[in-house]
Parts: sequence; structure tokens; C-alpha cells
Amino acid sequence: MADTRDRILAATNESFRRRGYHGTSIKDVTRAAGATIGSLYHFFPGGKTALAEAVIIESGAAYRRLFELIADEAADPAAAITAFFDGAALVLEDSDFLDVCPIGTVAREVASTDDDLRTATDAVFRSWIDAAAERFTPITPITPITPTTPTTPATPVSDEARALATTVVAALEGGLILARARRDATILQTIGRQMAGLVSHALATRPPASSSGRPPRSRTARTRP
Amino acid sequence: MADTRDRILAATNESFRRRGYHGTSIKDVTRAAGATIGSLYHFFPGGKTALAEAVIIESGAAYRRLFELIADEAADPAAAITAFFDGAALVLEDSDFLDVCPIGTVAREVASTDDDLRTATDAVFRSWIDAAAERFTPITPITPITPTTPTTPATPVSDEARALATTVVAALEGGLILARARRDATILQTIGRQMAGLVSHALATRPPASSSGRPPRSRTARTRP
DNA sequence: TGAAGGCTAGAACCATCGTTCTACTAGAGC
DNA sequence: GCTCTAGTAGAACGATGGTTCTAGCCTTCA
Repeated sequence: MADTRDRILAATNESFRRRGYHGTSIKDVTRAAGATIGSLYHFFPGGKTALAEAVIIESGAAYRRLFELIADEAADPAAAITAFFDGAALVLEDSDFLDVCPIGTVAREVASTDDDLRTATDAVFRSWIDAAAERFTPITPITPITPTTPTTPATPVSDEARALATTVVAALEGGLILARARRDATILQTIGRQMAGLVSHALATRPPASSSGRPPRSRTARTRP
Repeated sequence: MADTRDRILAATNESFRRRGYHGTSIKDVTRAAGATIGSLYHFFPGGKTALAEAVIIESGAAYRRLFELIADEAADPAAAITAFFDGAALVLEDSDFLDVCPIGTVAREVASTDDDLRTATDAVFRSWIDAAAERFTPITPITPITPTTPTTPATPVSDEARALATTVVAALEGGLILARARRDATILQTIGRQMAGLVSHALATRPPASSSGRPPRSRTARTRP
């Protein structure tokens, strides 16, 4: 069955969220996935590094889809932020404070020692920042419908929007650290409120006030990662 | 010589910043510290966990002192935030993107698996949030000079100030992740500006505007950690 | 029927892990 | 001198790390 690869990815994801990159053992992963070492090295000939890279890329993409899904349904960017942070708080609590995001943990562990993995985490963070920054940018009157690569934003994004998006992603990753350390998910909600306030204030004062939300876009809807 | 303990702590600190908790080996630490395994277990009979706890507590306290030092010299809370984030960016760049803070990394790695270490990281974060929240709280007319324990703020701190402080600490920890992943220290400066804006806006609108900075307090000045 | 290829299976390898343990040195106090 | 304690030194231990490798199981296709 070809879903062995998926089971291995899922088990690795969970172990990263629980113990981080170095704390995750290949043998534990295979055991948890109900797979064998042979299978793991069959699907990931590059070993642990390749496996980690796949987890980072695939769950990074899943989170981006999740954010866009939430943002599409929210009335405005600030509401999207609140909803996303509240959702993260819920997941955190439901999972008994298992880490929500394996990428931040791995990013910190390997940034100084493994350049391939560092680059992979950076690409994921970039993608998230792009997705958020797009939502923070008022739509230009005529949007050219060029089917460019998904990581390149369709509309040009202002420096202000990008700074805002960067801050939101940072606050999310940092908030996960604080909330897990205290085993208190409301910390994430609190930070989400602050971020929503920051975003709505910036959007109200800085650009020509287009208070309406963004138009619905091509949906790549999916379930939770 | 009794500074063996200090050398071990410093080497562990650096290894945590480079490789995280699980990536740090006792033997590497002793080698880097110019100490022996016997000495390490002499000073830290609790082994790796006790060593990590000491690193967390001691460098956590050093960062708090550093923040208070910067805040004492800044004109207002927003300027303090900017200065602190800029300082972190500078350290990050000067150290060739070695992690600035070992605590956040360890916190994420162990929160699900080691309750003692999780509690230690939580205490440090709490202490930072207290220190920042105090600066965000306008001084009450008469401050009772009760020499309480240092972690208890002398002035009662509003929920708003605490939420603000929590957000700033989260943004700092998350910003370190992003900046290291991209090897770009300006990310920290950007986030610092956003946080300064958030803080000054909140302080200007919410409480009775006491635009002057806080009075100089009893200094526990110290050098960089 | 036979060959090929995708996938499973797990023993074996050596390196390294955190920890324990015994032996030793140096200096203080009596 | 002797004793005691703080600290140094590193060999040895069993467990576990990531990886390699050979063998075998199915399914597909000729």
C-alpha cells in the first residue's frame, strides 16, 4: 500500500511536534507509523534530513491552505487573524498542548547546523508571509489574471503589508512557545486580539481605506493538516 | 578553580543556541568548556536536566536585567522596545546568526516531555512579561515601597499592559525564528518597529496619558549575558 | 512461466548517547 | 602529620542513534 509514505510523514510530524528534530528517532517513527526501516529508506533515501524536509514542505503548505480557507470566510483581515489564532488555541488545547506547528521547532534547532533544512523552513515562512501580506493589501482596481507560481503574490504587496504579515507570523510562532510553556491556550487568543488590533489599525490609517474584505478567490479548500 | 561551573554553563548555553536541547551532548559540552565529565556531574548531580534548568534560569535572569537596563535608559516604553529588538538584531548578525535566546528553543523541545524544564521556561517567560508589563503601566501616584519578591510587580499591572507585554515577548521569540531561518536580522528590526507602534498606540489611547517615561528605579545594572 | 520492480522486513554496524563509578589531586582545618 | 572535602580525571556501561544491506514478498507485464 502506497500510503505507508503518508503514515511515516504523519508520525514524523507528530514526533517533531512533541520532541523536536533531534529528539525524534527514526526507529520510533517507523514504530509509530507501523512501517519498517526498509520502507522509510525506500521512500526517503536521503534519510532523516530528507524526511524532515518533506514534513516541513508538506505541512507548511497545509497551513497556508488552512489560513487562506479561514481568510476567505472572514469579513476582513482582522477577523481572519482572530479566527486563526483562536483556532490554533483550540487545537493546542484539544491536543493537550502538543505543539501545533512542527516547523518553528525544527527551524530553531537546525538553523545553525543544516542549511538545507534552514532553507526549507525559510521557504515555508515566506509563503505564509506572502499569503498574509496579500490579504493586508488593498486590491488594485484591475487585477491581471496571470497564472503565476503560487508563491508569487498576484497583487503587488506594500512594504507595510509585508511588515505586518511578518509580525503576525512571528507572534504566532512565539505565542505557541509561550502558550505551551504555560499550558494556557488563552495566551494565543490574547495575542491574536493584539494582532487583529494592530492590523485593523494599520489598514484603517495607512492606505486608501478599502474597508470591505477581499473578494473571494480561487479556493484550494482542504481539511485540517 | 570554581569557575568550571561557569564555563560549563556558558558552553551549554552556546550549544543550546546552536543545536537545541536534544542536539546538545554532554561530552561536547565538557570538551567545549575544557572540563571533564566528573566535574560536570559534580556541579550538576541531576545530569543534563539539571544543567539545562540552570542555563534557563540564569540566562533568563540575565535577559531580564538587560531589558531593564535598556528600558531605564529609553525615553519611553516604545523606545525601549525598539532598542531591545535592534539590539537583538545586532547580536544575531554579529554572531553569524547563532540563536540569541536558548530558552525559546528548549521550551519548544521539552514542553511536552519534561515538566520540570517546561516549568522553568514558563517562569522565565513570566518574569520577562512582568518586567515589560510594569513598564507599560502608568505609575500610580503613591507607590508603596514594599520590598516584595522581585517577580511580583511593585505596581499593580493592568490586563491590557500584560496582554501587550505577552505579545511583545511572543513577537520577539517568533522573530528570532524567522530572522534565523532567513539569515536576515532586519526582520527583527521590522517586528520591533511594529511592536513599538502597537505599544505607543495602546498607551496613548487606553490609560490616562502619562506620556513621560517612568522614573529611574533601583538599578541592578549588569553587562550582557 | 519468468523476469522486473515496488515495497516490506529486520538483522547488523559502528558511533555516540547520558550516566556511573573508582581513583586521584589539592588545599583547609585541626 | 592526618583527615576531610571539593574538585578533577576518564574508563566503562548498557542503551540507542542513523544508516546499510541482504533477503524475500507481491503484483504487473511480457
